[in-house]
Order: sequence, then structure tokens, then C-alpha cells
Amino acid sequence: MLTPATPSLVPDTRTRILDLAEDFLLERGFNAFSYQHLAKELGVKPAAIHYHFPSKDDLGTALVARQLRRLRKWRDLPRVADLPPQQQLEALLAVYENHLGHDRRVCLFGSLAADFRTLPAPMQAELRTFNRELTEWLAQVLAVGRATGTLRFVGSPAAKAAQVLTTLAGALQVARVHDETPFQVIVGQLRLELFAS
Amino acid sequence: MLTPATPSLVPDTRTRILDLAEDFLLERGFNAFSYQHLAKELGVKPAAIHYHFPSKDDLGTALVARQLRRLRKWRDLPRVADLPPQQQLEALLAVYENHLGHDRRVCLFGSLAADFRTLPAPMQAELRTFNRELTEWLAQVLAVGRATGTLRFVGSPAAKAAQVLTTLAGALQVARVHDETPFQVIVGQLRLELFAS
DNA sequence: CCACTTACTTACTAGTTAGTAAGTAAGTGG
DNA sequence: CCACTTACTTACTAACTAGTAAGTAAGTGG
Repeated sequence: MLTPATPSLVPDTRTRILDLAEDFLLERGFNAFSYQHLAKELGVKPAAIHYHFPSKDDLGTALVARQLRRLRKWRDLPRVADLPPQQQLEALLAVYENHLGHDRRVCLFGSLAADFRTLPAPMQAELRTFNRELTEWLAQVLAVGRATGTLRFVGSPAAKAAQVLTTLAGALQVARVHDETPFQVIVGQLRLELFAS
Repeated sequence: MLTPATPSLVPDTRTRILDLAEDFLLERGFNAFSYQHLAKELGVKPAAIHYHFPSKDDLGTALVARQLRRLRKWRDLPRVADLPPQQQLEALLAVYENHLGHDRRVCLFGSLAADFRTLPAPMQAELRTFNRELTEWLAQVLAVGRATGTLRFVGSPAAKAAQVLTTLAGALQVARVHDETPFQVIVGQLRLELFAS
């Protein structure tokens, strides 16, 4: 085999394409990079990318599908799934703080929402599923957290989950436009309101 | 004059370009429309648009600058400035609900944040000013509202203002990806938390 | 060892992009 | 009435876009 099943230090080209495309997507937006940009940076020809992902639509869809698989894997990880609710929420906040530390990358949702209507239908569908599953997960976390007295909020868990996730996605966008400060301020406000004192 | 100073039913070409570019920007994103798209829809040649806005950077900057002028005008309008805080907040929510009703358009900030790093520097600067002034205005509204007992929140008015505006921008993006429901849910949650019962 | 697959490169097409230069018709100001 | 300005159109360029077709070197399975 040219591509070993055992993970090596140098990932195969397909993975390197996905990784770089994700970089471009989260840093510049889906309509702001081309196969030429990818090819040049990877040291291959644009046609090599067309070999792995015949069209940019295929590439974009693969990108969102991979992120959805990551979400499901992360959510079901024992070190996440077995945590008490307030620590599950902290783990979620850590993911967004990690984006912030990674050159103020926005999250996948925040990078695709504005261009949503220009995206291929399968990509739109995957993104909807991604957002829905993440919201449902957080709603469950919030419901248990309030029931056990470690988290505090008014209204339904579903509404609060939608609000919190929307705020987090937006906070990364604000961080990009200004600097890290507003993100820290907004997340500080979320902690202040959610964590029962 | 070819272009009367008195506002007519048919705006001049420059204004028609700005209006249509704003449509495209809020519906598809800055990197997803071209001078050809604008020209075709307006029934002019692309060079006519270059005449009014030599480069797309100029057009984009004019777009954000106009929105900043609108914000200042709206904020200082007697029918807004003279309102009690809770009604000023309602007026702000009405602006976002109006975006929702207008084919689920995202707001200017939400449409530019993802592509921010691909934008010309003057456009970035205008967007920063726009977001800063809006946040400062809302912080003041919240401060007065809490002092007079009509609005309720913990933490600083500045932090709460940043959080609320970020949530509103994000809520329009979520509405685009799904439908109007999550927007209504998120704004309902905001009202529930902010308006003193 | 030979047919086949994988992972590319080379070479190309047709369409789109922003942007420019030159021309022009219509109106304006002195 | 004439020089000038405004608001365009026509005609063009150079670069870039996604995408395709054909070729090829290296490895794989029978």
C-alpha cells in the first residue's frame, strides 16, 4: 500500500488536503480559497486535488462530514461523556477557547453560515445536522446540570442551549474582528450567568 | 443635473449599485458576488460600476461606511434616543427581526466576520468602528435600564452588551442555516432574561 | 510476470474575475 | 456656442477559476 493504515507522522495527501482546506475555510471562508491555493501550498498540482475530491463541492462536503464525525466521537468519549454537567460545559468552552488560541479561528458553523446559500446542498444538510446534534447534546447537559443544582438558567434547556452555542460561535467572530478581549468578556459573562454560585 | 438632489422613486445608479451590492452581501457573502452579477441585474455594463467604485474594495468600504452612517442616524433619532431603555432594547430587537423577515438576511457584521481576513483594511476598520459604536450604545442602554429597574442582568453593562449583540448576530446566522424558529427561540430567551418581571 | 489499481502530472478548455483605456452622448456653466 | 463634466459603453487584457482527458510511474494481487 502507498497509504499505510497505521497513522504516520506524515499524513496521506487526502488528509493533508482536508487539513489545509479546513485551515483556509476557518481562516478565510469557503469562497476565498481555490484548488490552486491548496495545490501550491501542498506542493502538488491542482488536478491531484480533483483526483481526491472531484469538485470543490465534494471537498466542502467531506470537510463538514469529518467535523460531524469528530463531534460524535468527542461527545461519546468517556472523558467527556462521563463528566458531571458543569465540567462537560467547561469542556465545550475549552473547545472554543482552543479555536481562539489557534490564530483566532472561527468555528465551522461561524465560517459557513454567511455563505450558506452559496454552498452545495449536501454541505448544507451536513451543517444542519452538525448544529442540531451539538445543540441537542448541550440541551441535555444543561437539563441535567440544572436538575442537579450545578447549573443555573431560566427557560427551557433547548432554548438556553441554542442561545449559548450561538453566542459562542458569534464570540469567535467578534474576536476575529477585534481581538481576544471581547471573546473573554463574553465567555466570562456566560460563566457568570450559568455556573451556580 | 442628471441626478436630481430631490429623492425620486428611481434612485441614481450609484445608490442602486450600493443597494444591490448590499443585497448580495447579506444574502451570499462578500466573496460570492462579482461586478458582472451586479451589472447584469442592474442592466448596465461592469465598467459602469467601476466608474462609480473603481475597485471592489472601494465598493465594500462604501457599503460598510453607509451602514455606520445609518447606525449613527438611527441611534440619534428622537423616536429612538428619547425612548426608555427597555423600549430602546425592543427597537434594537425589531431591527434584527426585520432582517429575519427580509428573507432571513444576516446582519452586516455576521456576513463579514467569517471573510474578515480577506477584506481590504479600510473595510475592516469601518466594521470595527461599527461594532464598537453599537456595543457602546447598547451598554449605555443596559446601564440605564438596570439603574431604573426595567432591565435585569448580572455583570457589567459592557460585557452584557457584547454578549447580547453577539447572540443577535449569531441568531440570524442560525436562522439562515435552519429556519426562523431558532431565532425566535433565542430572542425569546434573551427577553426572558433581560426584561424585569 | 502481467493485468490492474492508485496516485498522481501534463496539458488543456471554457468561463469568470477585476480592472483599464478609449470613445461617446447628454447635459452644464460661462 | 464651446469647453468641460458626468455617466456611461465598447473593447480589451492578464490572471484566475473549476474541471477534464490523457499519460505515467509505482506498487498490488493472482
